Amino acid sequence: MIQRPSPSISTRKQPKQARATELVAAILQAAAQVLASEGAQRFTTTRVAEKAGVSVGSLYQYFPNKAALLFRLQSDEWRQTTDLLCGILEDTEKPPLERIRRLVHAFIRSECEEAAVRGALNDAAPLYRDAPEAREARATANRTVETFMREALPETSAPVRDLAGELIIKTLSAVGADFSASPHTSTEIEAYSDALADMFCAYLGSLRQQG
Amino acid sequence: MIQRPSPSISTRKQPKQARATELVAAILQAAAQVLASEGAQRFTTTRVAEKAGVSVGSLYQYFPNKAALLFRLQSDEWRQTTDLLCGILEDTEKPPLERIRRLVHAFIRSECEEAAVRGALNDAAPLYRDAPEAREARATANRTVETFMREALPETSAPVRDLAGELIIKTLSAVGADFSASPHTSTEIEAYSDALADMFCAYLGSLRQQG
DNA sequence: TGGAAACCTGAAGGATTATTCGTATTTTCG
DNA sequence: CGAAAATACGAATAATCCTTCAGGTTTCCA
Repeated sequence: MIQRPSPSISTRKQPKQARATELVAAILQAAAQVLASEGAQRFTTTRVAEKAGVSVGSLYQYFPNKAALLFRLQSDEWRQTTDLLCGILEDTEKPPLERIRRLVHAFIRSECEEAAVRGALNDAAPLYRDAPEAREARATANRTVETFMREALPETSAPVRDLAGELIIKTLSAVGADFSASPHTSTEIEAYSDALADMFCAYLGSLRQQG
Repeated sequence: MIQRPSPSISTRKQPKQARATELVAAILQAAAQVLASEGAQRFTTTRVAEKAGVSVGSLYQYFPNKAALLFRLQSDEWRQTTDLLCGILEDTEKPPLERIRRLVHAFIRSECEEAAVRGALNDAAPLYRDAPEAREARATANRTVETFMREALPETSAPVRDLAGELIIKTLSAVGADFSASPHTSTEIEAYSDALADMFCAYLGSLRQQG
């Protein structure tokens, strides 16, 4: 058993025939199901293969190890979330503060919708988080946020602005993860999102005033 | 091997002789060391016992299972942090916003000081988090926060106030955990704490204005 | 059509771990 | 002192789990 986090999630053979492509898709789908229904602790390559209706060996033909499978799931989720958020932040039709509010609502809602998978992925994070492939992913989102912040706080100095942007993103993701860890009604979700958005807006407003 | 989180962290025999007390202390100290140096993944009852210089069997005489050991570590950390925060919040000499600022600084600093243990404890959370003993712990802190919020926002309606308090605490703990996950210079820590405090103060200020 | 490449299988190997329990040692106290 | 209680020990047990590999099956294409 590999104990230390895999130093690198190297690649394996890419599927070249149709059946292989379907197999990979089935594995990913099964992986998400296993993760959601059984939790990170019982997330097992054997169990995933079984649920997907394929053999373990096949799994290992396209994923070099368990961490790679987890990383792939996380990566997909991340790209999806990033697209959502960037789309909202880049909508220059609407005023910045309204975009922030939409951002918070969309993020929290999406986080709660797939709470089971996200929570389990979070629990499994120590297994894949040190993957070098993970760093690059954050760069894109960071740039979008910086652009947005430049627009929202044109008078504020760059260091303060960047720190504020980092803080908001970190808060959003950390609080979202925490919040989605326990179940909530949609009313609670709305109220919580509003409060969070209020906080961000108040912060941005205060920064805008004092330069 | 226990896979599902232990349904209850039942108690075991309490030490009655001096040597047993010392043994428990040695185990707890060793547990923290193992957690910090080897990480949650390699946190093993055998390894803890070895580091403590005792036998595994002895460990199991005072801790019914691995989860109980982890829970105890977490519990101690939590009590310590709670005391720190309550002490700051209840210092009615200073104005509320200054207390908030002190709170943030103290919390982030403390979180970063023991980042290794806290981070590993976080990684191991799925093993002990469902312990029924954990719920009661939050009640005390929550009450202190509510009292503080009543003082800071006397004009604000109770529902809004309570939600704001919950949000601030959740943000503080979630962001603190995330921030301490990667190393930072003390300058960065200060800057980050100030930004976080700015955000909270702006939020409280806006709530005070609009009722 | 026939061979090569791609693909799939799943039993077996090699490790690790949580926890128990029979036995040995130490402490307490009447 | 001497027996009972408390404590300590650690090899053994019973699970899992990750990953490989030798061998069979399907698809492709010349």
